[in-house]
This record gives sequence, structure tokens and C-alpha cells, in this order.
Amino acid sequence: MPAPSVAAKAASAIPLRVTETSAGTDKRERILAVAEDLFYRYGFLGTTLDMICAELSVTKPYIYYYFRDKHEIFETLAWRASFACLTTMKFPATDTRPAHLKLAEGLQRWVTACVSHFRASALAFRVTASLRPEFNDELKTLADEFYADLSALMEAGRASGKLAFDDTTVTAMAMGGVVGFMYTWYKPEGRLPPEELVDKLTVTLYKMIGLRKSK
Amino acid sequence: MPAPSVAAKAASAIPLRVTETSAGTDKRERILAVAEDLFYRYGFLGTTLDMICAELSVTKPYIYYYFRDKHEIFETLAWRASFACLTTMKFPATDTRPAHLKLAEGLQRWVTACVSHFRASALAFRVTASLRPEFNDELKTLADEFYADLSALMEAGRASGKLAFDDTTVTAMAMGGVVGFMYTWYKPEGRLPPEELVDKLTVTLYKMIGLRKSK
DNA sequence: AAAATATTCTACCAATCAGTATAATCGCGA
DNA sequence: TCGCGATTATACTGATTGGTAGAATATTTT
Repeated sequence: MPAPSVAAKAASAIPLRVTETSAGTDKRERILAVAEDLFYRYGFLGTTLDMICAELSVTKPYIYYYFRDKHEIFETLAWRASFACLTTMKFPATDTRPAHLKLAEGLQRWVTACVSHFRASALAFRVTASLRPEFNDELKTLADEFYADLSALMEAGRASGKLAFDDTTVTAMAMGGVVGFMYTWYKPEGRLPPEELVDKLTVTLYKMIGLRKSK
Repeated sequence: MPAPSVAAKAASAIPLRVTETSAGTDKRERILAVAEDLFYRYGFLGTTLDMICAELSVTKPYIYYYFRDKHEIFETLAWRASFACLTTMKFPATDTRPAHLKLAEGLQRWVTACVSHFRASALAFRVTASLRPEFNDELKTLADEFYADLSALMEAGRASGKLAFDDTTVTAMAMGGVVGFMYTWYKPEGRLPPEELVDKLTVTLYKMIGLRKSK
């Protein structure tokens, strides 16, 4: 029901300034790519603009031509990833499948998004206090909506006898930890290919809600 | 087998300087208590010594009389909590219970430790790059040993048919996330009393490894 | 009570860092 | 090739911050 509210705000949370030439966009994206890796490794406060500049072999005014300030860079990255991860529990009103099937699909989408955005997906949760209050507020709205959707599907699935778990909130938070803490251990070049990791993590989440199907 | 190795290093990782008067220890502990809350809320880099001083109504040399530097304060706190959480999977050689029973107990101890040290338990995982490499090394040793113990119990329990899960490492990491990400959502004054939260989280972990008993 | 020691403060420094004023240069249309 | 807007650099600032020298004040010992 409150579907487009957050999505609408999303646009304003990602200020797309500057001329929209494709060249300008490319440079902006290069800055973002470098910054994402640095923020992931050193955090918001641990990453300096000089580090970003050095990595790109440019100087600070170069950066400030494309971004208003350090926060804008961070928020663009964190919002993109958070948005991708935290809208995975939304389904069109026309989707009339039973809750447990939607949930199964949503969980897989969630894990997929978190794995592919693993550098930035939890970025905003590691540092909250250093971020702009307005950004934290928007992110909280996004997350609240996600967990409301998740909880609703969980409880509907349980009511229909297809799921089995105890406390909804605790279980939902526990699942959040499974994907949210991934930044501490996931290595893209690791043992398992990403798709397999997604599968195994998804099945783990299924077990946490007592879902017996895997496909 | 490599049981006391880390525990031995633990002492060296917590430099106990200064005279060991109980008065001095008290003041040290007051500094630590204030710092723990600030590090938890603002992170290592986001917490300044001036903030700690202000909270205590003292000046910087007061702090530096009891601690060598900011890192020593942080490491003392992070090590204490990490040590408490990451030694919960150790059992005396005389304990001959089957693996799944030890694991059930270990998981409960783990969750208990993480809940009671929720402010500092994941502190060292949120910032790694800002910390001293030697500290990170010691912490990694501690964590590696923990996950080795955990994995061994998991696989022994599965071999005896008492547990059911797929990939050991992925499942272990997922469980780590359940407790490790708690710093983002746990509120001591929240809905559930700590003991109940511990119980519910423990049961959630049990489900992740296919353990059917709760007591 | 004097001396020695332990504890805490005042006042400061050097380094770092986000952000900017201003100038130089690039690229493109006329 | 001239001019003009777009882009990037040089060089700097003001604020913050971890940490310290040295003085002042307790506290304990003799």
C-alpha cells in the first residue's frame, strides 16, 4: 500500500546535479566506484578526499565539481545499495500468490542484492552517527518499510501453516544480520561462486522461518 | 588442542599498566565505561578524546595517565568483549558429551555473551582498517580459533545425525551475522528482557543447524 | 612537617582534513 | 582563430584532533 512513498523520496535522496552529459556521468561514476571501495575498506570517516583523489590521480576540485561534498558521495552509494536491498520484499498488487511463495522469492532477491552490493549494502549501518540526520531518517523509513513488508509476509505465511518460527521481530532481525554482517567476511574471489553463495544463504534463511521448499 | 595459545596472548593484548591500586583501577574502569558507550555510538574515529573528557569532566592528561593512547582504550574494550564472545565454544577435554549437546550449550553461551557485551562485541569488526595491525592479527587468531571450534562441533554433530545443515562455513558465517549485527538493532530497554531475547536468538541458531532440541 | 611520589591541570603543538578562492586550460561553436 | 563556457589544477584556510611539556596540587612516606 505505501509502496511509492519511499521510492518517490529516493530520487530526492540521490541529488543528480551537474550537466547530464554522458561524459560527466562517466566521471561521476568513476569517482563513485573508487569511493565505494574506499568507504567499504576504511569507513566514512576513515576515507579522506585525498585518498579518493590519489586513487583517481586528480585533485580535490575535480571531485567537488561533480559532488557537493563528501556526504553526497557517500549517500549516493549507500542509498543505491540500500534501496536495491530493501525494496526486494515488494510485490505488485496483482501478484496473488500465497505469502510463503512471495516470501521465498523475496528472500532470494534480498540475498542476491546484498551479495552483489556487499561493499555498500551495510555501509550506512556501520557509521550512522557520522551521517547527516536527514539521510539517516530517509534510510530508516526505507528500512522500516522493508521490515514491515517482511514481517507481514512472514506472519501471513505462518498463519497459513506454511511457515514456522517464534518471534517475528527477532527472527526478522536475525535474518537481517545474516546478510547485513556479510561485509565482514564475504570475498568475491572466495571459494564459492556468487550464485552458489546466494543459494546457500537463501536456504539458510528459509530454515530460519521453517520454510521447507527450496524452489 | 590449541586451547591456551590465544588465552595466553590475551594477557599481553590487554596492557595493564599503571599502579594496580584499586582506586586507579576504578578510575580506569570509569574511563572505559564512558569510552565503551561513545565508541559504540560514534565508532573509533568518530569518538574524540575530548568527548571522553567532557563526559567525565576531566582533561586529556587525566586520560593519558591511565592509558597510553586512544588505541589502548579501544583495544582493551574490544578485546574483553571479543574474548568473552569468542571463547564460548571451548570445552574442557574431560567433557565427553556428544557434539550436538556441547554445541547447543556453546551457542547459548555465545548469544548470552554477545547480548551482554552488545556495545563492544562487534566493535572491532566495524572499523578494522583504523585499528593497529597487531591488534587485528590477534583478533583474527581469536576469531579463527572460534570458528574452527564451532565448525568442528557442527560437523561432528552432523556426522552423528543430530544436526542437519548444508555448507559448514556459510552456515557458521550466517550465525555470526545473527549475533554480530546485533549492534544495529538491540536496545537494552526494548520489548523483550535480555534473557528472553537470548532464548529466542539461541533457538533461531538451533534452527539454522537443524538442531531439534531446545533444552 | 618535609620530602618524595602520584595525580591532574593549563597551555600548547604539529598534523590532518574538508572545503574554497582563484587561476589556468581544454574543447567547441562561430 | 577567437571567444566563451566547461573542466581541472594550484595553493590556501580554518577547524579539529591526538598527543605532550611542564606546572600545579594532592597524597603518602619518612
